[in-house]
Amino acid sequence: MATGRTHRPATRSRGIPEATVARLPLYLRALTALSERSVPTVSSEELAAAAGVNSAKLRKDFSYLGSYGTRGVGYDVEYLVYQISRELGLTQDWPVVIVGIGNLGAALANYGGFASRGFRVAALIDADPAMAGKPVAGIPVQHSDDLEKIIQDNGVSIGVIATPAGAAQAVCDRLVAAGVTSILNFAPTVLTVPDGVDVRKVDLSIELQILAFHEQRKAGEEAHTDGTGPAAAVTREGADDSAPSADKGPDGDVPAVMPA
Amino acid sequence: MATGRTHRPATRSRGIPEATVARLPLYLRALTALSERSVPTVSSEELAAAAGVNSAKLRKDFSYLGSYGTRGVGYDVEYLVYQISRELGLTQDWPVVIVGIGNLGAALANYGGFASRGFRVAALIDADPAMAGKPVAGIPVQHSDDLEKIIQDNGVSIGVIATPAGAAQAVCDRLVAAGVTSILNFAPTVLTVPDGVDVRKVDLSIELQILAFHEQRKAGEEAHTDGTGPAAAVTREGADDSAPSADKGPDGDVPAVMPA
DNA sequence: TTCTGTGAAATGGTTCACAGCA
DNA sequence: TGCTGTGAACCATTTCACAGAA
Repeated sequence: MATGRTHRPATRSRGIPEATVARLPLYLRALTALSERSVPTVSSEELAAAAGVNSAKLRKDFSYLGSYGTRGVGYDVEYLVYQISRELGLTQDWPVVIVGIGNLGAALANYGGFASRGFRVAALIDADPAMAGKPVAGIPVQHSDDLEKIIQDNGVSIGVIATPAGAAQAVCDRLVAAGVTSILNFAPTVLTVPDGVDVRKVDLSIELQILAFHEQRKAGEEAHTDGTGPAAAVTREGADDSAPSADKGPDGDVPAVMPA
Repeated sequence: MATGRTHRPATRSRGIPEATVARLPLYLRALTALSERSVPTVSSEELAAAAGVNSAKLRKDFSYLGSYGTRGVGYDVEYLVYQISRELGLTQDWPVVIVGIGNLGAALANYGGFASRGFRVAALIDADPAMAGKPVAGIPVQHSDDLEKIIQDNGVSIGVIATPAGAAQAVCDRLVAAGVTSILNFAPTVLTVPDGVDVRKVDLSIELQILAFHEQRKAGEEAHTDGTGPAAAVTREGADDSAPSADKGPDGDVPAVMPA
């Protein structure tokens, strides 16, 4: 399919670059910390340091949102918190469901970061009948038979998948059919979704493998380095990838085996 | 770009693009699944579909590793599994420590994906004395007083931080001082590390906020889509984003607020 | 003066399209 | 003939450097 999509630049809209969107939560967190300390204003330099980026990038990012700063002074913390929150859609409340209440699902349910910013765990869902009714993080687990009803009753549009890999696609399909249009996937599988549905994945094993790559390189490098500092340090902390994607995926299970 | 002749062949294979490195684990997973099904060869088209990318990207990615394919045929699955594993440094065993054995740390310790691919949980560390000695995922938790000794005794170079945000930087500092050079950070904090230390972060709350941004945009968009027709949805495939939105005048203020 | 906002250049990454080998 | 490997075009993001507001 898709033998070359019709490339249409379309409207010159106020499209905020994806890379910028990915950093807004970082700025927001730093700003919230400042706000709690009652700091009234910050410079791009200070805020950038707190968020772990450089100041040019931060200013460029903010320029996509508008002109919220004051030259010679900096940014008003409270005002910026509000503007970024609004831009990210956090001024409204997002009910989310977590599917798969194993170790990870329970950890997610207990994670304070969810509730702290516009997100509310509307329901916990698991396929195990023995789990039904048991409270996790104060919320009773519901059986997956009722998934569709739960989604609709709560007006849920964001779903978190924390099931084993083998169950993820089926859960995903049901979530989407029930109206969910954004999915955060923790299962190590490529999910296939229809157009208009957004998927982001978090994959522990992939992150570790990327670290291993760099680690191995370091080990090979330390042969000709004197004491005056490593030649090519890869210190990156703000950078990020995580490209949501979805395509075909005949893949179903990933029992993973060690290649020897 | 007209003047762009800064093309630096530089150090040949030393320069695998970061974006490519980030996709290698994806290919590896797809290949492993094929290998288990005893599939002998794959085309770039098939493998790309299984990994959720397009074939041109995959071929380009592989071209950075070398010429491992056969024209007119495809790639030998086993051979490619080995080559990618080697490139990622997975032919050796990486002992990792997990610091902070709360809900999340326990989930990580139990996560099969760790052990399955060259990684071995060498130790679990927590600051709570009450945890010491208690087995999690079959591994006894050790007290953080012994952190340095544990790192050194096990030759650990990769550390996972799953502590509360407030403790993360201190833990990070101790890990680095003890010799850890790669860190996977689950705490919602920006970590500061010296040159030569690699940090990757996984932040649930940030991922959700990015989803919320797109979700909000979808909500504002739905006007003529009623479920039929290939209307210009917010479909994303890799990094394609071009959703129209309200524009703003030059140097003007931002559009109105949308209270909900 | 200080610090934001932003064109323009540089860099990095993706897609195209096709030469060339099995 | 079929599919890989890859220069070159294209697009996105980052960085530079400085004009201009407070």
